[in-house]
Amino acid sequence: MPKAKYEQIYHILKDKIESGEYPAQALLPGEHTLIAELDCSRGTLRRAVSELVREGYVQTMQGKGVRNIFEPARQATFTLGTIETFAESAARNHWTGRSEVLLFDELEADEALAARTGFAPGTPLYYVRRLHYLNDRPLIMNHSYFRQDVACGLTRAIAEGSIYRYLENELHIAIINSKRVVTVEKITPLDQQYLDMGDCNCLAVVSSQTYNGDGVMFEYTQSRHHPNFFRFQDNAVRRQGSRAEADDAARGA
Amino acid sequence: MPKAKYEQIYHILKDKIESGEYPAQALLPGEHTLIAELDCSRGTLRRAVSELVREGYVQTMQGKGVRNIFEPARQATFTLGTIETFAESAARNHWTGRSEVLLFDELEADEALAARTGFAPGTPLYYVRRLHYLNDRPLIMNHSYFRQDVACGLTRAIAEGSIYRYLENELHIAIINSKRVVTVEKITPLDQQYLDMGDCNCLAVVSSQTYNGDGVMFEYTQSRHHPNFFRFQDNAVRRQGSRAEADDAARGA
DNA sequence: GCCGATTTGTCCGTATGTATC
DNA sequence: CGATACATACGGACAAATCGG
Repeated sequence: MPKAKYEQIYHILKDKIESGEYPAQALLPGEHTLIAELDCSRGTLRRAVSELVREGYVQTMQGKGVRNIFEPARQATFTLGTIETFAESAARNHWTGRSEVLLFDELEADEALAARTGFAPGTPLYYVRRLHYLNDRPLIMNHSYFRQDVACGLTRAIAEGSIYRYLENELHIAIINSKRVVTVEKITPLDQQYLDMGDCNCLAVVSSQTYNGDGVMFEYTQSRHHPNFFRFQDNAVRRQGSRAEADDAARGA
Repeated sequence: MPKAKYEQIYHILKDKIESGEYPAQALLPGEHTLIAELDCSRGTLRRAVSELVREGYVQTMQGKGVRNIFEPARQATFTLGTIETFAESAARNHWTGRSEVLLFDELEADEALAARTGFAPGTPLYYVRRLHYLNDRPLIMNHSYFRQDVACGLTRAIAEGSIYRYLENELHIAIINSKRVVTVEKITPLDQQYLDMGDCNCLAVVSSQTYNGDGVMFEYTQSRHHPNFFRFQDNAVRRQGSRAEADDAARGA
């Protein structure tokens, strides 16, 4: 249970929407009503609502109200606003997942690697290559690079378990944010060798750069997903002052 | 120029960050300093900063400050937080784009189409199939369905131009938000026939449901992109109370 | 077409909590 | 411990959009 009041109110509203307490396509009670019901300030309520807007649960319209546009069949089954990950897919489908460390190494970033990852050339790194199984099918391969001066003491044994638990609980590294890019790439011989690709010759690639509390990008991971086990959800909200031309562009038209 | 003050301040800070006025990896001036400089309230400044956090320009840390984590090479070339679209790709690479309407039709949603799009079975729809060229290479195919009772009067001639300009300027429809899902799919014979796929047998698919001001989902579009011309950027921000386990999950570990 | 009631959007000032150093 | 910085919460005021009479 989150302690921040706006998070509590966000969850209360979200639950009411998901449970059907507010009729679909209808307007929610007005702000002052909700403020009285939930016993909070206007700013707190508005912060909770804005999060629901971002997630595509409601839409707000000045002068009209807040409309419930939640769709159970399409939204209830998975988390909004993030890439559906290995663990989430597994949990949602009641599947069993396991991981395997294929390679653990120490190396220095050469020019090519530096350009791809964003590390400075010559940076000492750990390299971890991991394979993730879903129901015993190898479907995701991760290539991770960690700065040795931040993730110091990382070993293959740790990588067999949870690297992030080690970084946070043992080294007390604060993980702040992670920049990610999703692309689609042709498979490589390495993908071919390890992943159960069937007759697909492309896969979904998530490249992420992770930062600690000192602003240091200490991790670069490239996660290569079988197409059938990749899904990304998003909700684009229209900006107040935009025009039709901008919308055409924003939709690829 | 946006009229809202928090948007102005957001752009001022963004420009200063992009132009290198604030040193990379360093902390920005404290809130009270910026408030004095920019002549605004604390809430207004914080709203601007929170947007920069969402876009991966800065990271905030309670008790420490706001750190600049902008990376010119990786962020300056394209817009953050959205799918890089046809028009954006074209503009960024100084390429020429054109579109072609392959098919314009009126139909009713059958069970299969209803399940895929989210329209109720039996809903009268317009169907528009469009092909987008980049430098004379056909790279994106769009399948769009519009509710006839909302987008009434849509014709093939309008679709040859800008559908959204018609919806907004002629019909005065308010476009509020758009739920999108990104997946990777095998190519179909239709893709094969029209798109310049080379030896790729998969493509990036963006499915979007667009809502108007009455909360009506009036458009469903499936946009099928050549892998080489698709890119999605995102920034995952850590929630205050989360743990290592959650992070592992959020990163697919 | 105008006017007033309602509703959301923006902005401000202030007080208090909490993490860091 | 105190000083500093960000995080949360509140209440008030006005602006802007919508809708009905």
